[in-house]
Amino acid sequence: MVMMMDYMETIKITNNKNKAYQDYMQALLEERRKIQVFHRELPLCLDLVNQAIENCKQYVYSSERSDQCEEKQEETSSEGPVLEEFIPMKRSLSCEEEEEDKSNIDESNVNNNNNIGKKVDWLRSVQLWNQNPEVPPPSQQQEYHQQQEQENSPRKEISADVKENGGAFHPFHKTKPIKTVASETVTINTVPNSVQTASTNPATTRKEEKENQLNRKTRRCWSPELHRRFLQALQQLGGSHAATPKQIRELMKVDGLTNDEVKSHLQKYRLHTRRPGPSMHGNGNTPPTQFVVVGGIWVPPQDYTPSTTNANAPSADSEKIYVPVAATSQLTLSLRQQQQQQKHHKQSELSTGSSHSERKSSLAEHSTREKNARSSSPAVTSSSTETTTASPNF
DNA sequence: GGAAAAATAT
DNA sequence: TATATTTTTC
Repeated sequence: MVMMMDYMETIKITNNKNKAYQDYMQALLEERRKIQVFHRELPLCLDLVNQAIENCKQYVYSSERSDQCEEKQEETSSEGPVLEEFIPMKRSLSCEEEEEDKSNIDESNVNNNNNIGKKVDWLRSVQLWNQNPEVPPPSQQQEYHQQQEQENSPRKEISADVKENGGAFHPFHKTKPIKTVASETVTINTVPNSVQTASTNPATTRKEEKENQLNRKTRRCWSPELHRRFLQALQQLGGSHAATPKQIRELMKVDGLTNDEVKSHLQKYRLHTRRPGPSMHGNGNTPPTQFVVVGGIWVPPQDYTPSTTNANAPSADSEKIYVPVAATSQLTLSLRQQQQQQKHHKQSELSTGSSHSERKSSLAEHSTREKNARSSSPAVTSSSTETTTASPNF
C-alpha cells in the first residue's frame, strides 16, 4: 500500500516534470521564433535552440512512452519506477536557477539552451535599450541595475515618476529643501562651491590648484529654484530666443549671478530644447512642438502650472519649455530616490559642496546624448526640429 | 551668440 | 580609462 502511494506520487512528479519540459519546449519555440530574426547573425544560436527543442521533444516523447510502459508493468511488476531517470531532468531544470557553471560542460542540450536563452534575452535587452527610453544607456546601466535591485516596483512607476538615470542632464538633488524665495532679489545658491577637485587630482600640483582656484571662476550651480526663476524670466521675456541674458538676469533678481552664467545656462537650455534627438527613435523631422517638462514628462504648456506636478501627455504647440525636474517633482520622490540621494549626498559631503548634491540628485530622465546635438549643431541651431525626448534637468 | 576648453560626472 | 555632461572662457 505504501509502495502504491509512493508510486502514485512518482507518477505525479513525472507528469509534473513532463509538463515542465513541455513548458520549457514552448519557451524554446518562442525563443527560436525571436532568434530567427537574427538568424544571420546568430546561426549557431538558432542551431542550438533547434537542437534543444529536438532533445526536449525526444525526452518528452520517450518519457511518455516509458510512463506507458510502466503503467503496463504496474500490474505485473511490483517494482516502483526508477526515480533516477528523472534526475537528469530535474538537474537540467534546476540549471535555470543556477549560475552558469562553466566548468561543468556536460553538454546537456538543455543546459546549453540556457545559455542561448540568455543570449536571446541579451539581444532583447538591446532592443529595449534602443527602443525603450526607460532603459538607460550603458553608461548608466549600473545605476539602473542598482535601482532594479533596490526596488521591486515596475518600470512604469519609474517612468511615471521621475527617472534618475541622468542622460543629457543630471538630476537635481533635492535633499536640501530650497527656501521659499522672496519677491526681492535673493541669494540662491550663489555661494561658490567649495574647493573643487582639490586634492582629488594627484596629477595637479598644489601650485596649479591654487592658480586654478584663483584664476578660474567657481562653478555656478543651477539649483532648481534658480532654474525656476530662469524659466520665469524666460517666460516673461517671451521665450528663450527673445530673451537676452542680461534681461534674464535682471528679471531673475539673483545676487551674484552674472550675465555670462545666465548666458551659458541659456545656451544649454537652447541646446537641449532644440535638440532634434536623432538617437531618440525619432527621425528628427517632426515639426516643432512645444512641451513643458514636468517631473521628467513633457506636458503641453497649457497644462503646466509651475506649482504642480501634474504631468500629462505631450502635445504639440509652438515652443517647448523645460521646467526643472526637481522643482516640480518633489512630491514624487520615491523611497529609492531618497536612498540614492542619501548615497550621493554622502559622497558630496565628502568632496565638494552643494554643487555635487545638486548634480547628483536622482531625479533624472533618460536623454539623448548631447554629442548628437553637438555633432549636428549647425543644423540644430537653425532648424526647428524639436523632437527632444530627453528631459534634462537644469 | 556660439563654440572651444576645462571641469566634473558616470 | 573613456565618454558624456555641464560650466567657464574666449
